[in-house]
Amino acid sequence: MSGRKIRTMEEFAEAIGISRPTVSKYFNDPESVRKTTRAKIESALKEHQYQPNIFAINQNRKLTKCIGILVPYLADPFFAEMVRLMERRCIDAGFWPILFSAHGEQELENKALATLLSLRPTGALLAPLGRASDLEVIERFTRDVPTVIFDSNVPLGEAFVGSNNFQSIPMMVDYLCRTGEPPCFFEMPPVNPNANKRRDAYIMAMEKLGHDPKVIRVEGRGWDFEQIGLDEGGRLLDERTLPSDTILCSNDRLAIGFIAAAFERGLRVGHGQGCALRVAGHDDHPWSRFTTPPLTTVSQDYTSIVRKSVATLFDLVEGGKRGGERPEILFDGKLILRSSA
Amino acid sequence: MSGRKIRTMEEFAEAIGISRPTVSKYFNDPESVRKTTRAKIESALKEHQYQPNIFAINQNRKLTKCIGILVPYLADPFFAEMVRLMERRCIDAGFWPILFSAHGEQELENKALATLLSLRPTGALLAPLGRASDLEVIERFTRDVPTVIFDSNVPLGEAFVGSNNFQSIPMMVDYLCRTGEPPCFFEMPPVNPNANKRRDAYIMAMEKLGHDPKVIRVEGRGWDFEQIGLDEGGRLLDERTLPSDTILCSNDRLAIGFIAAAFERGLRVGHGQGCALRVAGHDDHPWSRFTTPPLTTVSQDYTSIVRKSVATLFDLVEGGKRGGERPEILFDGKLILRSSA
DNA sequence: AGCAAAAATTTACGTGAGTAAAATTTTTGG
DNA sequence: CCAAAAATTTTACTCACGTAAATTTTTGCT
Repeated sequence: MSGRKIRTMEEFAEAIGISRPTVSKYFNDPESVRKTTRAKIESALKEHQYQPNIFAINQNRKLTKCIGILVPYLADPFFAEMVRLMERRCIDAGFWPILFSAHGEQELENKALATLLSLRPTGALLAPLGRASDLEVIERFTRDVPTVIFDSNVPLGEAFVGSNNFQSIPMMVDYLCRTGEPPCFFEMPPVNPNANKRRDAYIMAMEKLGHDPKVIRVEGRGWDFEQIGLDEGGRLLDERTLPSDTILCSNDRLAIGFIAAAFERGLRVGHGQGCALRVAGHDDHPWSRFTTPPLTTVSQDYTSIVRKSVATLFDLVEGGKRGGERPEILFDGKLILRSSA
Repeated sequence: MSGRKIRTMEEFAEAIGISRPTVSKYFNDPESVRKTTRAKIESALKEHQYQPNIFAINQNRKLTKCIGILVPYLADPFFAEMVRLMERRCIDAGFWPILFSAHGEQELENKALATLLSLRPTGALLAPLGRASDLEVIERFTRDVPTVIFDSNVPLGEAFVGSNNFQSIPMMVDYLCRTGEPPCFFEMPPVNPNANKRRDAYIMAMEKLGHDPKVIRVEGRGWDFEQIGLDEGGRLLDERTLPSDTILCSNDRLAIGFIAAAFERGLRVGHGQGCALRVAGHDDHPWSRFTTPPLTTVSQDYTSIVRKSVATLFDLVEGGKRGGERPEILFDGKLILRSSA
């Protein structure tokens, strides 16, 4: 029916018989045009399936409709899940979430930030690599783009949203001490501030309970936590140098590897009779309920962290208020008791 | 030193003392400008850290520099890994990979395709939801954008790259029959063509070996394969209706859930003495080496699939040849023998 | 019905680059 | 050393839409 295919807003507007700017207004806020106009546009929209060109839309806009999301490692199910929830919220709010992963590398994080910068996003949700981050680059980025930092608290951006390690770790330590031998702490590679915070929280909690904290440092580097848990855990088990039969791992992925190492050596993990080791994790990764035994852990409050991060960013963006004090919003974890500890 | 900050290519060119189009040429291909000019630009680049605006770049370009990547479910480590490798290759080739996940939902897949379309990408790497896909929408998309389909073979796009289920499954069936009781097949929800192909391949392989194929259909829906494996596997174990003590799961995630179900019931999984069940998977998910016992599975050739998908797309894009025959490139899997079967 | 205020629409110009064609500079050949 | 050819740079126009200001239409009230 319609002659040639409609490619531009100009053609689309002409086909309906109204001016292009009115159509433009419609796309920016359907409520802002008269009801009759809206009806005309919407019926035409069904017929022609026209969609404005994203590049042109954002070319001359004061504020683009895009929100940058950058995570350190997308293949980590924790981040995959966070991203999933964040994308959803952004889309629902009419934004265009645009996703980057640093894949564990500083160079890629910097490149992603540069790309993002040239997109002039309205705001950004940023989980930095942490220790491997180039803080100068991030700092420059945050000067131009309102940014909420999550997960890994580098002292930049307009706000931080994350988990309260100083609540979650002591809670787990309490539980473990109450129900068996005080735990040693199997530390993750210090890729980000959480690593150190969790260790410090462990030490504090143990001392408060009158126990001697025992931290196991680990050689592995990078983000292959399961592999590190398997290799280093295996080494510790072989050398019989573990200072406790209760092992608190600083995250679930490490615990997953550690459990595998224990299994390889015929050691039963769990809190029941005949179990040689208790293993606990932290984060409640999507996979941790499927380990054998299912992993006792602390859940990070995914939903709250995502909701608060996104809400904070939207406030920032709408309010336009920047450079005030920098709130740090921490959510408490919940003890997830399964059978590994 | 430099007065105000440089924001546009115009300002940047002026600061160096050459014309803007020359700078533009440089950014599109540094080799295309005289050596002396290039040196001038590059030294200025260091001083001013200018980066062209992505929206403006792509606004009036014949071919944008962006490549769309769409996967059905990014929280699945298989796709997370594929995406990681693909992004890397696109970046190295000077493209801008832009990532979308359908999060298991048709509506989001369609929305992602629409967004992508409005970006006029040079090409797209598309792993469709499969059964839940709106094929009409995908078809319209592939009319405008050269597309390589991967993982899930819907009959669209310019090429398909994936795994050869009719090689991998029989290979596993052979192995299992050779080393113990012939397997039954624990089917994943039919979310995509792979599900049916793997089942058919199983049936063929069993018949060829003179065994009675036994397929276990499953109620669960969606992409929560581990949960389905746990719930349905548990039900089967409780009802004692499993037709074989060797279970070939149609993917690793299902197997991970099944192993958890077996563990819950005190059943030892493995091929050694005293084991009640053998469990095998398919895909060699990043997690499957950390199950207890480590999962015997078939590896999909991640690297080859990614390399071929990306290479095929680049050929397509550069050659400009479309609408020829539609090659289907299948890679063989490799048997990964661990201790679960 | 008439008129002012409010709302909606249109006019006119801006955005930051790509790109074809024209102009200039550099290289090559005799 | 000079003309022709090749390479490079510049001029001039384009892309598809946002947006402020001007204009028109609608609404609310008397």
